[in-house]
Amino acid sequence: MPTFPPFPKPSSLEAARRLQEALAARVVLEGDPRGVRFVGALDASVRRGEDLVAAAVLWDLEAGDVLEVGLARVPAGAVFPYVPGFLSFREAPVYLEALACLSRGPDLLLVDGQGIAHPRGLGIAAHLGVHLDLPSVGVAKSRLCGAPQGALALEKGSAVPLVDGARQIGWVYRSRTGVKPLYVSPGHRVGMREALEFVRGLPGRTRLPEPLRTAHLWAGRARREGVVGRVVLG
DNA sequence: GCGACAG
DNA sequence: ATCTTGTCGC
Repeated sequence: MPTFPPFPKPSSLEAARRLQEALAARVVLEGDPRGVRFVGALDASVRRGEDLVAAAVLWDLEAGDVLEVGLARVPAGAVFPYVPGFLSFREAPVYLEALACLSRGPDLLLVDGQGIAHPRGLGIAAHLGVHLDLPSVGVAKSRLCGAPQGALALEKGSAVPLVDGARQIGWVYRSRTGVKPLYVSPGHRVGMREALEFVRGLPGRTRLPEPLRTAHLWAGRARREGVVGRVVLG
């Protein structure tokens, strides 16, 4: 992925909050990912007080497999602390470096975290989408805000709206029968319904869609083995 | 004041 | 997020 805009680092949580509010106003909640071929799946791995490592998996939906993986590392001292509601300021910088390792940019970003299902409408998937002007979808393993509208069936594929008052901000989605649900929300340039359908169509036999599961495995391996750069596969 | 709180 | 072996269940 050739170039990308520098990621601003806020000097305070208040500055970060103002930036989120400004960028949230730019989020576009419409767009259909059908037809997308190259997905960029992002995940990070870190141990308390150590460097933050990330994996950007370039997944080819047509071939149904991973093409290559970008791996990057940011020194512990340069990493923004984890504060609920401000995850993007911690993880987005290393994600951008991991994406820069890829030989080409993806058509859409699939991020481990929230899209617009966020207190100020700018979860990490939405933030990255606006920053790079790319369609993006957030898939989180737990809830940040909002409430399920009704009971979620146990069967795989079932979903209920995730709502904040009368406003829908995402979906509570059961990817496999009996497992804990995922929280899916559109990031940027993707519609609410389309975000769910896109995730439903992703390959995978475990709770997490295969592209994200692959990114998770690579991020962990990269951190433990100290690998950085581009890994070309299929 | 008391919980909740992506990774 | 990570620390961790075996173990219960489909």
